[in-house]
Order: sequence, then C-alpha cells, then structure tokens
Amino acid sequence: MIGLVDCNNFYASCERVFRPDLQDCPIVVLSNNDGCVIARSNEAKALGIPMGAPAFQYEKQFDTLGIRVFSSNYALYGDMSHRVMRILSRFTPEVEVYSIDEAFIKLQPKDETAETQARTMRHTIKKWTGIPVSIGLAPTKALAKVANKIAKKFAEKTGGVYVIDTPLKREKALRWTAIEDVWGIGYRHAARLRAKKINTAFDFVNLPDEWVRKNMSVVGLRLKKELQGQAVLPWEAIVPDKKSIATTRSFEGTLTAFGDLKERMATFAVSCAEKLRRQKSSCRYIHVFIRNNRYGKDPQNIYLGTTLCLPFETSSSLVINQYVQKGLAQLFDPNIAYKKAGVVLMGILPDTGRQLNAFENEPATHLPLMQAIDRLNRKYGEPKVKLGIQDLRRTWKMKQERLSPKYTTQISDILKVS
DNA sequence: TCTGGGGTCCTAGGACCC
DNA sequence: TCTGGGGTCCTAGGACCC
Repeated sequence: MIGLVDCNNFYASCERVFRPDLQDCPIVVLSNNDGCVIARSNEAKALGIPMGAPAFQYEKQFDTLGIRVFSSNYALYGDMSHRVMRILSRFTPEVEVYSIDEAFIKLQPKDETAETQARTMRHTIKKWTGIPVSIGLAPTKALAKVANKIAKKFAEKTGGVYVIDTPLKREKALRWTAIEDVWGIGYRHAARLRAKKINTAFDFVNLPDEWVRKNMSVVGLRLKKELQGQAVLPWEAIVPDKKSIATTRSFEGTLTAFGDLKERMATFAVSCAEKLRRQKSSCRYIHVFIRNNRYGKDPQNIYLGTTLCLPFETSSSLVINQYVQKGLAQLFDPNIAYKKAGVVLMGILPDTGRQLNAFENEPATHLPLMQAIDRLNRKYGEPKVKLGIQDLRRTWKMKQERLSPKYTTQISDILKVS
C-alpha cells in the first residue's frame, strides 16, 4: 500500500506550533520579499484569501479580518519538515520525500492494517511536532493523492486518514474529484478537458487511451493508468541530484546602477556554487538573466538572458562568478530599471567521473579553498567569507517585516519557560 | 510603491551522422 | 512512376509540481 502523508497548511501550522495563542486564528504566510500569500490556515481560506494574493492589495483585509501575517521563515519550516520526515522513517524504511511538506511511504501489512499504522503515525507526528497531517492510502501514488484529499476534506469523518482499497471506493473517489484537482492536471489541460465535458477524474479515466496519449502525451497516459489502480510511476528511494540549480530574486525596489547589479549577481553566483558543492557536483553551463518589472507600465516585458559555456566543469565560486560577471556585462543596458535577476547552473555532473580537458593543465575548481570557505561559513553562520566583489558591509536583505523567531535552529530564539 | 522561488519531464523540429 | 532506413543531439516551448 502506498501512502501520501501531507502536512496540513504546513507553513501556517509551523507558525502555530510555538504560538498556541494562534490556534484558531486565521494565518497567512507571505513569499519572499513579503510579496504574496503562499500559505493559509483553514480560517484564512474560509475568509476568502486566495492563494497567491498580492500582500499589498490585501493589507486592509488582513487588518479588518484579524488575519495574522507572517514572512516566510524557511529556517523554521525546513527544520520542522526534517522532524516530520524523521518520524516517518521510524515507521517504515520506504519514505520518498516529495516536497517540504509531503512524503510518499510504503506500508507493509503487519499485525496491524495499513490504516491503523497510518493513524498511529498521524497521532505520533502531531504529538511530537505539533504538526497536523493527513494521510491517503491507495495502491498507486496518484490514487494516494486522491485519498489524501478526501482525508483532509472530510477530516472530522475520516480522522485525517482515508484508504482506497476496493474498486467501489476507487470509483466513488474518482467521481468526487474535480478534474482540475487531479495531481498532474494543470489549468491548461483542465480547461481543455472541461470544454470536452470531462468534469471529474472518473470521466478522465474513461477517455480512450489514444486520445489521452495524443493530447496529453505519455504523462497523461501514465496518470490515467495510475488512477485506474495500475502503479506505473517510479519509486524514488533516494533523492536524485539536481539537474539545474538556481538562485533568483526580485529586488525590493528596482536597480539601475551596474555596480549594484554586479554585486547582487556575485551573491547569486556564490549561492549557486555553494548549492552545487553541497551535492558534490560541477556544472558546465551558466545562464544569467536580468529583467524589468513584469507588472509595470514600462515598455513591457524585458528579459535579457544569456547562457555561457565553461571550458571545463567547475564548482568554484570564483570561476562561476567570473562567468556570471561576463554574462552580465554583455546583457547590461543602462536604460532599464531592473526588478529581478538570477543565475542558473546547468549541465550538472557529479564530481566523480569528471571529464578532464586535454588542453588545460588543471581545471580550476579551487576545491580546497572552497571547502575551507564552506566550513567557515557553516560554522559561523551568515557568510563571513565573501568574494571581494561582494560588499562586506552591505547585506542585501529581503523585505521580511513579519518574521517569526527561528525557534528550533537559533539558540537565542529558543523559547524561555518560566 | 508594492505581485516568490525553484524545480522536472516531454515533444517537435532542425541539424547532423552513417 | 519509381528517390532508404535508422539513428543522435540540441533547443525552444509547453505543461506540470510544491
């Protein structure tokens, strides 16, 4: 039996763990730069705050409706996520972490049914971390997703756990699931299917294979089989290496000065390189982009981007930044107010099995230096060792006006009980 | 004034190979 | 009249996920 464990309103629930006074309060959590709403408690959903709502447009409603607003606190969410995942692995060795707040699990029938095991799991997670979860059980991943939705939607009746284990329950569940709520059906396919009078998951699985294959590719076909109870999606036992690594940010205002942009891009380059070294890989291509405000009244969407090819694989912050700066210099146009920029590393390969270059003495990886820097920065927190191009005093801060304490990862933020 | 960030997979078509 | 067959690699764009 495959289970999908999903933390309910994860970010909002994390904020609540250390603030029991907010138990029944509506809560929203904002994206980076306090831009838009990316998580809502049930109460906030009931008050009609949509996902993705721009914060500045909803300030008044937050205020009048008594909605508590938080900036994203990824130190907290990441740590809470770890705790939940660790608990899961106490119950079963087969855990596939799917996202920060979701995991697939495989449950073997033991003395207890899978359902009973799931209920114990749910109880334990709540007790040990304070995070409420829902669990859906079914023969396939896609059906486990459906079961999970039912478990969550009818929590009072299901107690947060729902099992699809008979053809009858499967059909009932599929009839209940609106087409746009199916995992793997986005708004585009949903619109096309709706136009074809395909309104539910049940309608979808009754479409002919050929039509699905032709219009939705093998991805759609796999989904159909999964919903019919035939498991075709692979089980990812280990987290695969990233195939691309990006650091991109919107700026609080806009930037026009070349020097400012250079400095910010260097920071993105260094951040990407660090992530790359963390997975013990090197990259071959670097994409650099700068863009204006896509919501502005400016001439319109301006996206300047270029992809550079390195002469050898590297994970050196120095080399990567050097090429990022080269790309930036090519792109920069002084007449544009830049709102967002980023660096994307591609052509990523593991360090084992590195391709040597016959025409270079030694690929520049600066590995010992990089490792020393990584160790220092890990040990002392906040990048203490930076590149010369990065301004040492200026630390570009995101707009985070409503950040909660790092309750679980920062010693000075730990709650004091008296 | 203010609108996130980071990913994956698939397909079609062009260019090329023997 | 009739013009092969079987591949690979790369890129851009589309669609999706959390």
